[in-house]
Amino acid sequence: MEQLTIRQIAQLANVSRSTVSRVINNHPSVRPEVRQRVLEVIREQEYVPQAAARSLASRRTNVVTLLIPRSSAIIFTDPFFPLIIQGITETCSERDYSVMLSMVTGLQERDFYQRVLRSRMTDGLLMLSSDIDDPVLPLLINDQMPLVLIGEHPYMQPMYTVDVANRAGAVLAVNHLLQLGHRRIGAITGLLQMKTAIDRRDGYKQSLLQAGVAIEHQLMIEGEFTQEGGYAAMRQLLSLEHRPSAVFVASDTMALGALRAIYEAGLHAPHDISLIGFDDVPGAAYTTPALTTIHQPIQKLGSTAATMLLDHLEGRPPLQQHIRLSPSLVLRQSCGPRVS
Amino acid sequence: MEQLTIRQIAQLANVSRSTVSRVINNHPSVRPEVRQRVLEVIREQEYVPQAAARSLASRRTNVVTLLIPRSSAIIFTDPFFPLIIQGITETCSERDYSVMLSMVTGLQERDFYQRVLRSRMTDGLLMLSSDIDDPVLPLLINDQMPLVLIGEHPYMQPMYTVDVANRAGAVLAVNHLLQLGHRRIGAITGLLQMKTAIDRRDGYKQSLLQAGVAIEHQLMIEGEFTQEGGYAAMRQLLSLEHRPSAVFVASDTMALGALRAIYEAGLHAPHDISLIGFDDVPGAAYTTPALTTIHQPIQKLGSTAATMLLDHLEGRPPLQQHIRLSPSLVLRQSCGPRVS
DNA sequence: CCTGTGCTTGGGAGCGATCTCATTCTACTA
DNA sequence: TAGTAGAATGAGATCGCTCCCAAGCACAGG
Repeated sequence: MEQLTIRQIAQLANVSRSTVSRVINNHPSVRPEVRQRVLEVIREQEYVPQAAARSLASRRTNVVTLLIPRSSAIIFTDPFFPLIIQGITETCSERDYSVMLSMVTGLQERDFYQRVLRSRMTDGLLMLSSDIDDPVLPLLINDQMPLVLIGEHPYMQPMYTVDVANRAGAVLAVNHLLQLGHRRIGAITGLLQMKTAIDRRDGYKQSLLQAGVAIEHQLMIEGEFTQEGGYAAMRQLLSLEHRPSAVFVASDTMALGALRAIYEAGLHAPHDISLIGFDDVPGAAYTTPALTTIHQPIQKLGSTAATMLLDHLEGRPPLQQHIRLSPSLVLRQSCGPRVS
Repeated sequence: MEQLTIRQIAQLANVSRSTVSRVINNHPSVRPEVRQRVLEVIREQEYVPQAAARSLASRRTNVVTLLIPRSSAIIFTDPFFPLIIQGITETCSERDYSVMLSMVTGLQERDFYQRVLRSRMTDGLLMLSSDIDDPVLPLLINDQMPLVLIGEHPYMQPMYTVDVANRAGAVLAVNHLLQLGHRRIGAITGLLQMKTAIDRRDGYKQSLLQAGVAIEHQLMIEGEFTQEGGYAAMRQLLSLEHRPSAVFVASDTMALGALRAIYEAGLHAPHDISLIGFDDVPGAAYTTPALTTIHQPIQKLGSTAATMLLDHLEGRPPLQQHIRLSPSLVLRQSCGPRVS
């Protein structure tokens, strides 16, 4: 597969390099018949312009980078990621962009920063938000790197963010429990160094307060966003002398662990205790009992973020700078009415 | 952040561009003190060579592409992927390579082929194997693109492959069931258009034959590698008049569905029926009952594949062209002795 | 003291595109 | 019919690096 250059394509089509370049880049001022002829040759020869030469001259790479920071990597086994990646790659692919993947772990952050950003190999960044105090974010914002943050941030203000309405989702969940008659409702939250965890916990509190139910701090347990985290937290809740009749768990993965703890304690959901999750991961329909949860449009999250970034890169700034997608309640079998 | 070029670095260090280039590329013939001085300037200025210019001149990009073909995309929600990706990015990162992600769905295959390969944006490919008759693989092999296939192929011969010993793993699993006294053992296999599914089924057959147990075709059910697939298959097995006392399920994800079918039939594992999975996904320890399964070193699969590819790209061909990693048995609670 | 050898160093010529600017061509107006 | 605006085209410079080759230099041997 020897590669032709734009020069040879030009010769074959009897035009200049400039004209071929115009055709490739959809520049208007090329006579239709000439354009035809050039496209013909390009197709015949299966010519594709060389990316490196192109970016050197044009200062654009048509590459965006998905940045997965340190703490997200820990929970990278969450089914969350494949879906979000799928949303991103689909959108980028359609619009002729490539996606690079960067998992920034530990102290390589600075290195990454150097290599990827200063080497100009990417036009823009999609970043999964994670720890509030992640040190990379301020650097990126400061450098004016085109950036869409997937997830919100309490005080840093990146130009664009996409997120699910986490707080509203939690309200949805807890309201459901309240409607079933529960009053003593526990919460298993993620680590509160993540915005997502905070928002979901706030939704829990908001819902209770609106219903006039007092908040008991011993009913709110913080844990890692993993099965282990959910398991440990649930054990703690079950060991209370007056245990809750229902629990809101801030992620399905944690809910899995919680279910196990319930099972090991010889109890059954929803009979002895109701459980509601968050995320609606693919496995949630197959737990025992099937998990009632809050569905997030995860793939949409990815595609929306990608769309915003590409629009920005192409000089058509998105109408909204901050988009918040709506979660929804998915009823399954893990919640039931309070038995008194 | 205005960007310095190699020219300015050269000036600041009082040497020529060539010398700076030599320092960057670790060329030996630079006097140590000069090298020091140049490195100093580079560090001070936070200079990083521009990727595009570099690849244009050197004809190398330091980018490898992870190719996720059509049919894999369907089961992309499998926790398999994050881990493999993690293995790949870690290795690549260490060795100064970037990872591009390409999900090739449907009819875009040809397009992808054009855009990514002929545009020379990548030095090599890591491909997740999928359907045996995937149309992209022959094209890649034919083009001599540096390629490591993750998974084996029955008749195409890519230069490099990494895989888990699927057949041996299945033997491990079924032997375990045999040892527990089971003789009527069912199998839920993946779709047999995938090499992985075939190998695991062959291991199942091999184990039975070696134990002198006749193979009954009605006990082997084919299904998709999803929870739904496992669910449907298990229902079929349970509806047999003489149902198996144990079932080998070719993936944990399917096993989840199978567990649900058992539960819905009013049965219990392992009391009424033993179940063994394959993969050891993170959730496997948190099913009810916890799933006995075959562990695969998934992350290692990714890092090994990456290592092979990079070694090849850097002119140090790996010693083995085909690597097969060993799976292992993980005992949990879903298997028990046969009750007669 | 001169020449040969081997290590350092510098300069120039690409790599393959884009982009600006000047030039040619077309067609329309006065 | 000449003049001219505007569209279409081409040539050359340029992007920032690598790599080849020639020149500089020091030292050893004859």
